[in-house]
Amino acid sequence: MPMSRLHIDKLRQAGLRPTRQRVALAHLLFNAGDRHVCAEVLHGEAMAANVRVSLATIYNTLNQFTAAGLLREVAIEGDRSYYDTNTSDHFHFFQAENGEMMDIDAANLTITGLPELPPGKVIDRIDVIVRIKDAKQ
Amino acid sequence: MPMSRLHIDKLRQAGLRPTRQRVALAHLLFNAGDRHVCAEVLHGEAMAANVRVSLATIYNTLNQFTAAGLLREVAIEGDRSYYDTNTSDHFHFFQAENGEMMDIDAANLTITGLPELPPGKVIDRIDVIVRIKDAKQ
DNA sequence: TTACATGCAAACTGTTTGCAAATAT
DNA sequence: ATATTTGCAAACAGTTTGCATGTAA
Repeated sequence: MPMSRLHIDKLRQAGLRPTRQRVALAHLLFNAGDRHVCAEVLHGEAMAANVRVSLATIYNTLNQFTAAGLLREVAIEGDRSYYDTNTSDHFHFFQAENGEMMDIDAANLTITGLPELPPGKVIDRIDVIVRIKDAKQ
Repeated sequence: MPMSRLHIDKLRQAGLRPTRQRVALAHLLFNAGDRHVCAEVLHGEAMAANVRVSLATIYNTLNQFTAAGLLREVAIEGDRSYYDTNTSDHFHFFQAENGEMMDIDAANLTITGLPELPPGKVIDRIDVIVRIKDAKQ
């Protein structure tokens, strides 16, 4: 199973033991293109895939993956945390109505006119969220 | 007391009854320049100012002010919600280390290269968070 | 065999809500 | 007088944690 091999290596390189649960979650997360998931949804997918994982482990895993740079937390107001499987430089479209999020490739997007940073500070990263809504109204 | 008069009018125009608590909170929020507050902090300030307000009222008031357009919720990952007293078009610097937030005037800032929106959608607003950190390391 | 990960349930934190008492109009 | 708002405490949702059990190295 070459797919699992890939994920096992990915976890090892991140300094995480490739346990059954982590490998299964990595499979769910990283085998379906770029995704934006929250704990509850990932847990649901695990159940649907007959992967026995507790919700606590889902939370722990999302945090560990994020700390290891495998996931990126997305700053969205609201009650639950979202994680992005795309950790490269990019921005987001966000529809408040249904909570849907879509990637925007950062390649062509440029921001100009930023004021000077406070002394001794550098840019860590820039988050851009383009909130969209229905044209009518 | 002309200050209170201003806030009372502001609340009335927003369709909110100028109760003792709301006027006092408006005073705290809108008399000190642009601010970024969370419920707990505002409650602390109210206590310090000898304004008797329950935490539940703080939450209700922040939500009502936001719904009325007097405040704007700031999307930041993390456990608590932040509200910005500056509701005009602008962006933010954010220091993850200490949670400090600073306004960036949107006047000179331009974003180019946005891809096409999904059909039937328009831009609601664009949130930009420039995350900064210490230069060293 | 030893350190680390998991599951469960309980704890925790921020936020919301139901209802009686207080207040604005 | 009437509808709205407040405070309190209880309820709630998402998330974290302690500890016994299981598992990777």
